[in-house]
Amino acid sequence: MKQKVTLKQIAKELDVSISTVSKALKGSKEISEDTRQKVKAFAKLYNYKPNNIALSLKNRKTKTIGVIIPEIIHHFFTTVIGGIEKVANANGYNVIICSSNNSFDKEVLNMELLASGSADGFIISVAKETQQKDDHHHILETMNQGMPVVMFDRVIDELICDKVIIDDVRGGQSATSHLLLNGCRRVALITTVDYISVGKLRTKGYKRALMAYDIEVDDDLILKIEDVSNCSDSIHDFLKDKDIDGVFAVNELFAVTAARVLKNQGKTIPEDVALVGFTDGILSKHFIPSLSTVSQHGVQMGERTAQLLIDKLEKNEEGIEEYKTVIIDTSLIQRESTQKKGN
Amino acid sequence: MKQKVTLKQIAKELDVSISTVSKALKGSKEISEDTRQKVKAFAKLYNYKPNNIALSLKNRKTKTIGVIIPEIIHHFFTTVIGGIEKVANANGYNVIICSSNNSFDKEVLNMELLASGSADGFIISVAKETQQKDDHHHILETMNQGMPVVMFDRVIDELICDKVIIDDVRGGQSATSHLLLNGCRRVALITTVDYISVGKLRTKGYKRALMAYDIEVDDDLILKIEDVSNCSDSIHDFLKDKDIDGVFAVNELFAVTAARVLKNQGKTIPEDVALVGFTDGILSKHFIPSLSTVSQHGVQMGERTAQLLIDKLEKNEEGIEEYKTVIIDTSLIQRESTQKKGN
DNA sequence: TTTCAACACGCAATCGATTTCGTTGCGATT
DNA sequence: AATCGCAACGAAATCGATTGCGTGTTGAAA
Repeated sequence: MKQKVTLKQIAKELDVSISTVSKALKGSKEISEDTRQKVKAFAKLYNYKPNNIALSLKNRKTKTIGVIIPEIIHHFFTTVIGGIEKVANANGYNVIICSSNNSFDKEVLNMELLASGSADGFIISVAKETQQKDDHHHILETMNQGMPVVMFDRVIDELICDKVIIDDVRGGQSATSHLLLNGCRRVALITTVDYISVGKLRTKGYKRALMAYDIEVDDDLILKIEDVSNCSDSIHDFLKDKDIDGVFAVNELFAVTAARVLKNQGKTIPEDVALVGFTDGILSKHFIPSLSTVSQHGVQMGERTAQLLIDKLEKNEEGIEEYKTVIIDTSLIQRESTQKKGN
Repeated sequence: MKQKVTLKQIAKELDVSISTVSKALKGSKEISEDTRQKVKAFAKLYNYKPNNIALSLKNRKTKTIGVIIPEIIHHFFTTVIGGIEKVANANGYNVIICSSNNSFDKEVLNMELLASGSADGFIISVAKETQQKDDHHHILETMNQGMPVVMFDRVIDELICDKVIIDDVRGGQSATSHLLLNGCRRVALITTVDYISVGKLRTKGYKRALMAYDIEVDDDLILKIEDVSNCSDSIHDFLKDKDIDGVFAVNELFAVTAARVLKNQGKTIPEDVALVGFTDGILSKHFIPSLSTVSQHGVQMGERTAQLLIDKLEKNEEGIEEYKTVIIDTSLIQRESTQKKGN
């Protein structure tokens, strides 16, 4: 078991100084061609790799990006991560991913951990609990220490920093409009409680779409789900005996659960009830019938997010402190769940 | 923007030495009660946090675990990560996740990166390409440098290290037996090409189950899919006009794709054809009909894996070099896809 | 022979924190 | 008065790598 080889050891073996070794490896012309070759050969032989920790300490930068997301078991977030990694790696950064598990405390812990030397900047989508408590001192503190932060998807309006979001209102509106356009007139909405920002916004879009069609919003057709873990019961009770011809669900889980409930009630999709979801994940794609949905373009979102952060990290001087909010276009993906046969 | 405060700055402000500050903060009784209080108060005020990088350099350990997985957009791996994080955090470790995107080169890069100071040990499930090339010098080198490595799921037999796997053969066997037990006699298998270890093993289990029932293996009923991205066509061609009453698919994607193809062919599940998948992900759970499947208990797998690694990391001396292979039980989850109505 | 570049290399500071081993100063003991 | 012991603190090495600057050696020019 040969331990990691350091400059010091190479120096001793070759009977030169540490500085000479370092310079030789970097190809400095300060060192004679002869010595340079010798050192390089030796380093190759022993598979020398500079110690990242030491480099980070010296350079005061780690070349890594910290990513904190609410849950890693979530297709949308993983696609975003894909985009982040793509851009990060292309720019010589690597990525540390931490999940907060939707816990406020763990989010704070993760930030402190990464902030104390492990990352140069942050990409974060806040935990459910954080949105609920509306407490974001930890993010503010991190920013005050001079670390750039970019938020995505679940952002906090009060914080002044770069953000990448989708236009959830328009997404919700276009989903609902799509149903209306397909002839639906009694469209139910299955959404989250209001403190989840994206749920609230998509709900807003739903209402706008109805208004644009001069249809009055009927609160009896709106279900706000508190406890996601047994949303099935809520949806079952909600849809029971309800006279509807369309459903807009603000996420995949609600959508497929609604589909199942409808089927149990003897309704067929899309003939009796058309259905639109949100987030273009594997569920929507593979479900039978496949689900029309609003795509958030997660990969693109990740790419833009990472690029914003890297721009901030690499702008040499404090420059102009300007913060952007990038809005990623959503697009409606039409699939079987809104496609009446013969259409 | 107050920059991060260091020991040095505190020392200067309080007009004491760096060592005094350090000792005071650690509550050393070498320092007078008076000074201790002063330093602590000051540190609290300025929100001092020791720099992790410096600590890592000094202690020659980072207290972080590097995890390398083939793809992060994969429900099974994310559940494993959940288990890893749980155990790691409970033991004061944090977790860095890198995805190799099933690329051999990226896997090597990631390892080198993390090995050069960023992590104390590794948890890895190798990329598809790595299995195909059967090249694992990078893992061997890392181990030779004294870094503990634990492999899970997609392991490499030749490497001597801790491993956590499931018994894929038995999993495949029990899935197939379940179909046979439910009366199926012509069971098709949809699997991967042979160099994917888990596919090969599950295939073996399939054959064993048939043999136990004295049914001859019919190669016409076995489909080995090379190109996952358009498995739909392959499966379509494969199932066309085939006289079968059961299908065992070695992963979720193959299972739902088969379900769709069967439906297009006018067959119903489970009445005409029963279906069993592998991996208990969201697809299996939410599909209609919900899919019977073999659960790999990803969380538990992650927990065991992390525990093995931490044990290796914390055993003080080189001790006994012994390596375990832990086999996680699989369990068959029965759902609608094998449950004939009225059963 | 003297002088002066140029060359090739080493010293030492630095990043931030820890820790061992001194080194003060002061009261107490003999 | 000399010595001892203890309390309280500082200097410096250390982890691994980088880099500006100083220095010794050499050859060649004057």
